Amino acid sequence: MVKYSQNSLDRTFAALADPTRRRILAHLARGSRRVTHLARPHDMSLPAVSKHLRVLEKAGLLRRRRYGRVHEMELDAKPLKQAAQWVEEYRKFWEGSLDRLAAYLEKERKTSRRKGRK
Amino acid sequence: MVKYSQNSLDRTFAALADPTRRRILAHLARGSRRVTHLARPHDMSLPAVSKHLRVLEKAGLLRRRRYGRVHEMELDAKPLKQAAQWVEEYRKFWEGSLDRLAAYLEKERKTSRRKGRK
DNA sequence: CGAATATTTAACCATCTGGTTAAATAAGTA
DNA sequence: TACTTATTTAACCAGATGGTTAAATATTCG
Repeated sequence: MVKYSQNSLDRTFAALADPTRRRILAHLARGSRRVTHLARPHDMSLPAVSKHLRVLEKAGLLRRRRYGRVHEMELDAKPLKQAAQWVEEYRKFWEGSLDRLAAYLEKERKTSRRKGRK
Repeated sequence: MVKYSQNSLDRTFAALADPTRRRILAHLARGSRRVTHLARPHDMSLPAVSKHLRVLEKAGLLRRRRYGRVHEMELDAKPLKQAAQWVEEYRKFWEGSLDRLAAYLEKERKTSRRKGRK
């Protein structure tokens, strides 16, 4: 089962799928930077947070610099741009303009086939 | 290790993290609907596609209706709205206005501490 | 130097994921 | 009824994920 998650969009969305990581990003956006600070509000061990940080780093969502023993994280939201663009392609669908078309097709299908169940 | 992925945002992002599923959504947006049709372009077994469809369904990204033996899928992009909103919160960061602040803080830190290594 | 602090690495574990093949279920068709 | 078509379910598997604790690695401080 080879699976590298080559695609950067894969990694971005996967990184965002975890609530802890989304919270970490939110903290980063507000300026929190050191691992210990980022870890504090999360009810889990430091190594667990460290792993999350690596996932975010690999996804390109944060950059890390070492200053002595302290690692300082910096949010890098650039990968989110691509994600936003991908999602935006579906805007017209959730905005409802196509719901009407869907409803129409739906009705059409029902009347032409007469076989629906439950 | 309990982990239900309760949060709908979790499920949405997780669903989007797989390229096969993103491709399925793209096909759905263009009107393809039956399982067999959706499966055709993907180099994998029908059960595999069936599983992907279930993931999308659980994430609320598609609705399914049965007409006889045929299952017809319909894109439902509504969950993407929430995802888009989440991502948009970070727009100002990738737009660069905060890159300058980050650069400033960065420089400041360097000059005050004088300890950076590689 | 020795102790304390910041963080990662290692080893381990349970569950999830994404695929497979084989069989089951359901419905249309000859 | 028997065959074919559409799709799911079941059982299985390898590798990824998200957590743990214990130990290692750096760095700072007294």
